[in-house]
Order: sequence, then C-alpha cells, then structure tokens
Amino acid sequence: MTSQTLKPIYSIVGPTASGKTEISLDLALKLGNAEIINCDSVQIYREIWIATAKITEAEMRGVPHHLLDYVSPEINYTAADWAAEATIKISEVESRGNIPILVGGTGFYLRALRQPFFESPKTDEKLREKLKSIKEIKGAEHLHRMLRRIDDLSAANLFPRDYVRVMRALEVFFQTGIRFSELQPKRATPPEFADRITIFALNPPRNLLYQQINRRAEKHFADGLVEEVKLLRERGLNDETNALGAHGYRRVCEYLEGQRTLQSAIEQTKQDVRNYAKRQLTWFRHKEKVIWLDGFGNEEKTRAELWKILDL
RNA sequence: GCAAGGGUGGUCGAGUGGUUAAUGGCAUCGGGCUGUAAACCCGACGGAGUAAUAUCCUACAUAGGUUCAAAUCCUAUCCCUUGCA
Repeated sequence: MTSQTLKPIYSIVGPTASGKTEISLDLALKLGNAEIINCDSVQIYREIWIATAKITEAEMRGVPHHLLDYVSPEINYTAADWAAEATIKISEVESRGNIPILVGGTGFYLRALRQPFFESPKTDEKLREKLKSIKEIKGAEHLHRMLRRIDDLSAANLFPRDYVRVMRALEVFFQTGIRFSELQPKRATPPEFADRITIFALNPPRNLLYQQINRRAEKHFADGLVEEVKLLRERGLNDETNALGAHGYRRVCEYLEGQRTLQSAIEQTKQDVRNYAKRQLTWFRHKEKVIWLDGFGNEEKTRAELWKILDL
C-alpha cells in the first residue's frame, strides 16, 4: 500500500495558546469529512471551562468533536484511559468514512495511543494514598530507597526526588508482585493506525507565544475563573483532583485559601503556563516525529503552509 | 536638615578580610519522562575562548585609600528606605 491509498489520520499539536483549535477547525472544514478528537489532558474534564480554552458548541461550526468535556472532574483520568477511548473513537470516525484529527497539547496522551503501554494494573487509589503519606512523612527519597530494595534496576533509572515515577514503580510491584523493570520491555504492539497518523506541530516564536499566554491568563481571570473555582469547590470538588490541579485553577485555590493574593495568583498562572509551553515544545522536538509549522495556528501563512503540504 | 539602616550578577536575596565569579530561590535556556503528564523530575546559567580542558577579561552604587589580600575595613560622593524634625 502506498501513502496515497492509506486512509490518513491527522494530528495537530503544539504548545498551549499556539492556535491549535483554530487551525484544526479550518482543516476539518477544508477536508469536509473530518471529525476532531481532543488530545488534551484537561479539556477532557467536564465543568471546568474558563481556563481550558475549551471550544464552544457554536465555535465548532458543525464539526463533530470527541473526547471533550466528558469526564467528571472528581475522576483522576489517565493517559491509558484516554488512549483506549481514542482508539475506539478513531475506528468509529473511520467507519463513517470520515478522517480523524487528533488535536491537543498532551504529547504523552498521543504517545500512549501510538505506542501503547505495557500491560500493568490500574491505579490503586488506596495504595497511592498510603505511599503519598509515606512521602509526606519521610520524604521522596525514602520511597526511592524502598524501590531500590525491591527493584534495583528501576530505581537506578529514576531520580530519588522523582516521586511520581518512583511511586508508580512501587505500586506496580505491590499490586502484581512483578518488578516494573521486568514489565517495561514488554511493549504492547502498536495499533494498526499508528503509522497513519501525520503529526503537525505549531511553533510560534517563543516571545510572541509567551505574550499570548500572558494575555490569555489575564482574560481567564477577567472572565470569572475565580467564580468558576468557587462554584466547583462549593459543590465539594477536592483541590487534590487532577481537574483542579490545572493551571490557573490551582493558583485560584491557593488564593481562596488565603495563601496568595489575587494578583500573585494571576502572575503565577502566567508563569506556570509559560513553563508548561516550553516543556511541550521539548516533548514534540524529541518524542514525536512531527512536521513543524512555524507560526500561530490562526496566522494566514501558517495555514497556507499546511494546505500546501496536504495539497488542499 | 538630623538619626538609623541600605545599595551584590536578568531579578529577589545570602555573604561581611583570605579556596572559588560569589550559597540559595526565581526568571531564562536545554533536557528526561510507559497508567498523576496543565503532573513529576534533571542540567546549564557574568563575558570571551576550546571538541573539552587551559587561558584571558569584567564583576558586589561611584571614586579613592588601608592591607600580602577587600563585596567585606576607612574616606568622599551619589542614590534608596524608615524615624524625627
């Protein structure tokens, strides 16, 4: 089969605030038979709107959107959960004769889809709580020492303070009795469609991107981010959830707890998002084979470049 | 005007005669990351130079001085903060 006859799947990635939504929507409209699948780890959550820059019904202009705004914010969703859902969505879209476009900034999710994880158990929340309290009391390094005793190889590959990964390795062992390092080489086979995905990555000039991020953070606060968080908390949503851990939300929580001023919450949010954007770029530079589009997604020249590549 | 305390690298902030471009935080840049990923973690970070060393510059408000040696002590000047007028 040549690339001409393969059914294409497109993906638009890039740092936050680079204009992924705009360009992917236009791509979908130009293709005429495309459906968008969200690939952003925070936009999946319901009820958190303002600081996620979620597209509205009206803005979708008739293009079907999937895996958007569908998970309850109490749930701590994972990359594996998303990958499983996305796999199903892709086949559904294609069975309708349509083209899937994966859009979002979470490189790790995209990777979980294209190169699935090895077989390992779901998170045991109770166990995680237990490990967390050990970390609080004895420090991250103590967890690393525990890991060294049961799985020296994994421990050697992880920094002592990287407790998120150390905890996962410990959890896998406690839940299965098998060392994480033994499981790790047992890669699952990639899905059939993995090689059919063409990834485009937006790459606006760094300084302009940072400016855009700052403006957007200001706007989110002006649009009532604080009120949104207040409502969610009044409804009993815990600050510890992934959903409230998102940029902006976490800083508003701190503000509402009296730990910082409103102004400092705004400034820190800007900073968080800028740092995040840089990490996203690092990911796409090294982890995925992407076609770079220099510029914002809402710029004419960026679009023109994409249409040219796709011969549209 | 008087009194007291200050002026340190992009920024905040330690240091208060003696390895050393100067602890640490932040920013910035680079990187890692297989079930928390908008998370978590690691590295570089005065300038020039080298593949890397070496080496050479320039630095703790400014100008002098003391000393073998000064961001650190002294003098003058400029500026800042607070208190009293």
